Amino acid sequence: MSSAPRGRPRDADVDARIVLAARAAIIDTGYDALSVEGVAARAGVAKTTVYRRYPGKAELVLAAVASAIHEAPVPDLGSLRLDLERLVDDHIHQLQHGHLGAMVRALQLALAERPDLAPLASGGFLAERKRDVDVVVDRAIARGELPPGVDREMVFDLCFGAVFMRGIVMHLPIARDYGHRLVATALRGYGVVE
Amino acid sequence: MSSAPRGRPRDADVDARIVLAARAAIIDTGYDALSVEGVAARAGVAKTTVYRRYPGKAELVLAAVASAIHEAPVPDLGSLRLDLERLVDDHIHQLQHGHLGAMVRALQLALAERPDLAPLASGGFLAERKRDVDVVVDRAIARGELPPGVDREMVFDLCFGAVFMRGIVMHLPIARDYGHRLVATALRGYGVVE
Amino acid sequence: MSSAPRGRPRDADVDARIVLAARAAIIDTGYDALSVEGVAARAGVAKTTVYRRYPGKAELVLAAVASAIHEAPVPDLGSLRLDLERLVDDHIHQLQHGHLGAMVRALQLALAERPDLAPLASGGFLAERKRDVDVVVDRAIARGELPPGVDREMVFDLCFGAVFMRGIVMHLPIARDYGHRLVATALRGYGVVE
Amino acid sequence: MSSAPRGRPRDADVDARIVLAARAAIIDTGYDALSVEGVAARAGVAKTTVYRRYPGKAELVLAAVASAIHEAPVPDLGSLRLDLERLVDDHIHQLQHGHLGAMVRALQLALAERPDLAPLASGGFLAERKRDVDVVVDRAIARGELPPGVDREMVFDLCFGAVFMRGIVMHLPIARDYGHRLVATALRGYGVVE
DNA sequence: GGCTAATCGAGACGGTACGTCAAGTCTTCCA
DNA sequence: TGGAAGACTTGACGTACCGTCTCGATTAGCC
Repeated sequence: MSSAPRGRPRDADVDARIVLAARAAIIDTGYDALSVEGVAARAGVAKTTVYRRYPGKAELVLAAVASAIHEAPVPDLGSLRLDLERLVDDHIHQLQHGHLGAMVRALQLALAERPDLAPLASGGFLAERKRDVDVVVDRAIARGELPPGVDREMVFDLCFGAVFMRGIVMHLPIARDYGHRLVATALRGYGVVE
Repeated sequence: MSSAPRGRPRDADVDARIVLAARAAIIDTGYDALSVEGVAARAGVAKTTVYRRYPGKAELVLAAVASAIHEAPVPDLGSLRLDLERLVDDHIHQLQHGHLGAMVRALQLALAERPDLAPLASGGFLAERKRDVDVVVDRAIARGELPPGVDREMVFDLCFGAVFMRGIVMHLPIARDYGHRLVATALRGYGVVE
Repeated sequence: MSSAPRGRPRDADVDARIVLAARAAIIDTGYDALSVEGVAARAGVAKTTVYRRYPGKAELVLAAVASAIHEAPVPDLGSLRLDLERLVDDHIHQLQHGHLGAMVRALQLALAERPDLAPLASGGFLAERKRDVDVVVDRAIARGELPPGVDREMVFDLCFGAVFMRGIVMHLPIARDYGHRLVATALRGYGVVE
Repeated sequence: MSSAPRGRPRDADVDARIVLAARAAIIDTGYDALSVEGVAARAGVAKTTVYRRYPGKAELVLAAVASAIHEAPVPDLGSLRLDLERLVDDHIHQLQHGHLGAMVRALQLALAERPDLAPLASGGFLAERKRDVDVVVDRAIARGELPPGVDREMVFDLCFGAVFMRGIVMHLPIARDYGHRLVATALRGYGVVE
């Protein structure tokens, strides 16, 4: 089907080193201070070798961010409230104490430069969270906690949108109980029966 | 107290031309493609003259974005639902059809580069919207639509956060009825009495 | 002595295509703009295949120039003057209107990069001209036009050196009667008896 | 007449350092191995500072070669033969033992890349030698050594052309008595009366 | 009215990174 | 083994801005 692979095949180890170097660079220098030149050096690889794989900085960063997604088990704590609280709190925690903040910020900047790559990015970590939310929502409906006709898009958007705005867009601090208050308000909005 | 201004005073016209040029640059080239050098040229001003006013690109952009805030009358349509719908819909409209999208994106990027400037930015257009929301919330409490102990921070965060996430962070399209659905869900969350 | 040829024999057609491609490249792009990569592409051959035959660009070009030498009959017009005029005029003509100019220039550049290859090149087209001159000089001596003790090296150097300097080194124009004036002066220098 | 000098004036010391660095580079690495980047580094100057002065490598080298011309007193030894011998011998000596060889070779290469710069170069050291020759020729005519109608262009071309061909184009050795034999033959060609 | 001081335009300067090109070597598959 | 394809390292290309600097020419207030 696809043509036979001709010529010297790409070195998988090189692939890995580039992505790792990019990730490290994002975490400790940020998107703007990151340069293709620097990533290449950090990866111990020639600049051209990076450009052969990624047309530019934006694509490189997108790939690095995508590679940083780590699977987390979807919580199943018995009630929608507990599940959502767990998801939101984890998210806030990773934004503030893990590397997720740096990654999301980098993603944003890359998309700001290259809006055309947005579809490529949507399939990434955001979709992951959306899927998690969908799972816990389905279980809640099955348990009768949520009315079947609930506006599913909103469940995700309300809970995560507010966190994004404060944490990412506006660089505002997020209080310790913020997640719980957020979920409490949103649940009432969905008409949760408890 | 402050010493008398010695030497040649700054040219106010130059101030204006720089900010206008920066705004125009943000709108039609975006933050990353914007250069201090380019803004200076566009303003018909020497590079030094820009640097004398703003230490760098981030500060220049922040000033330009701040200058783009336009006062809008706070809606007073008789019910919290109508007022919030108006605020949210206006916001969505400006994000998608006006220059607000470009401005917010630029703001974001400037803050991503220079998180230390965040407080400086919070006083800007975001605070403006927050104040608008507070006004309509106060009226709703006075009318008895909202319980007095409502989580006020959430009113703003829920309604605008979701819009930010979709429109700015993720570059996703926003459906025509999105604002109404958003407000409907949120209002239930606040325990609105209708 | 030499080991029996093992493995797949070299393709003679490939040899030819490479040299032709190199010659074409010299003529229409010049030495500096010529790249091994480009020659390989032009010849429809892999870069490796070129490198297997020639260690580098200089050697490739030398081979191409050498292959461009074309045998011309030595003139025999009855007098040294006429013979030399013919040789010099032909040379000037080829330098200016044929591809010889490009070839000599490429040769020069290759030697400038790799002076160690000079002996390899001397055996080339220069020797060819030198031999031509020697033939007409011998005939002139036999005819009694030239004294037997004439400084033979000078015959060639004077007539061709001046042309080289103007045409190749200095890129100066060469007047139509330049060759005749040159030969006239030189002949007197040799003590020609007419 | 000329417009007033605006902006910060160029640093003359920088001018000098660049030219000196280029000259040094020509002498010890040759034209091809010379890079604008390297010259900038050697001069302790930013790459852009070089490019601000010279559009490219060819122009830089031309300027460096031009700056290497050193005034030498025109010989006046009493006879055309002695004067020409002195000029030619000096030239040969500088080609072989001084830096002139490297300079001329670099000049050649620069012109091969950029033939359009030829006029710019002709004004250089070549013109200098031509002028020297003209001076000694004038004196010879005044003394009655040369007929007034001598082909002046040939005096220079014959004597120096042969040297160029052997020394520069063909990288051939030049015998110790080569200059004398050359001048002897040429002088007869000019119809010198002794 | 001259002095002092800052503004403004212009552009040089040392840097950093850009994205591209070619050099020459190496690795893999196919014939 | 020869040949085609292409990955890989290396190094330079010429360009764009960065933020700092040094000029000359204005343009004020103050003595």
